[in-house]
Amino acid sequence: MSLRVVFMGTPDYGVPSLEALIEAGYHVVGVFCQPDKPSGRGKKIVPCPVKQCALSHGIDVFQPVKTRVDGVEPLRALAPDLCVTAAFGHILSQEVLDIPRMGTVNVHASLLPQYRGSAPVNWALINGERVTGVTTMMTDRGMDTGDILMQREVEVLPGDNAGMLVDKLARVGAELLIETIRALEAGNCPRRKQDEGQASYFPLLKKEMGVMDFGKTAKALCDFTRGMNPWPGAYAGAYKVLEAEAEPWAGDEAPGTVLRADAKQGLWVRAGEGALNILRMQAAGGKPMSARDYLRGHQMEVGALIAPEKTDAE
RNA sequence: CGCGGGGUAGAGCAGUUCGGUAGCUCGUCGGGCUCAUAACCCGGAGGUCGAGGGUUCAAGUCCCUCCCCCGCAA
Repeated sequence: MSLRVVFMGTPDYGVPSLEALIEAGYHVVGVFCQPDKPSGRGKKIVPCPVKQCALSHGIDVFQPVKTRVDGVEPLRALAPDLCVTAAFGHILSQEVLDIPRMGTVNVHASLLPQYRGSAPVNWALINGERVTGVTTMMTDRGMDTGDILMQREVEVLPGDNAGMLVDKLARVGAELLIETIRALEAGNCPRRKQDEGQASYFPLLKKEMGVMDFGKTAKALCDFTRGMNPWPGAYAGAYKVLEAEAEPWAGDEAPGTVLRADAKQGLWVRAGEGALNILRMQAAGGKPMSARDYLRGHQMEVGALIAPEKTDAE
């Protein structure tokens, strides 16, 4: 007899796990996600990806404002054997955690205990990690502090940005989730406490954190660009930098100086060490395009600063 | 009705205010120069100006309708 499972998640990251549960034959008796909010151009209300997925499978959707308050009764009524969370965005109370007989399993996109927090993939990229991964863990009341069940490493490819890596980790996480649940059912799932000495926590990203600091090395700026895309984006003044490479450069220009800006050579900007070769970018109001395409139709002065003045943040 | 920018040659843009020969940078094709080149010189091809309707002697440009794209915001 298949387990009664309640899935909790909101963005794209959770969808593969939800689909995997359904495909594996578990009885997904309900899906929790955050309330719909007006979003997109024109303030339309668009259901979050997890909700869309749930509805397309005919699963009941619950959208409590605070799960630990108005989510308790609906959850209890579903009488789940197991809860699964993946980027749900709500902190669960002990009362909620006590409802499912087998507990609550979280699919986290990092190799815990490193990169606890809401934006593990972004931070792993920003910090230049070459390997990251996913972890299934027993959710407890802390922020990603529960016991580790299973982990799987994923190599970070040089071309990965946060969006691509999240997709990849979501798929790996979905596989690992099923493996984990099977082991839990069989009673032979590994389980170990997190080593607090090795733990690290990184905060949620905010829009204003996307401002590029050209005093950093070209490599760091390159990693930053990867980690901040597609959201919140890495900004150099009026330009959003989508993709860049680090290049060697010897010269005494000030960080942020435009070194090259033409359709043949591309757009190079002085970094604290080396130069940042901006490959893809997007001007305000414009479409994303390669820097070379942009320069065919726009003038940029070599020798000037790419971000001449602080864009009035906020 | 949340605010705003945009659709013109294969790519990126100007031209629209004030209607009157379709322009720039790059690519592409041909030729030349060069030890050589992503360099330079000469020449050519390539555009239903997002769609439809209207005004006009004349519409990329003015009026109306529609489609699509993007930034902010979330």
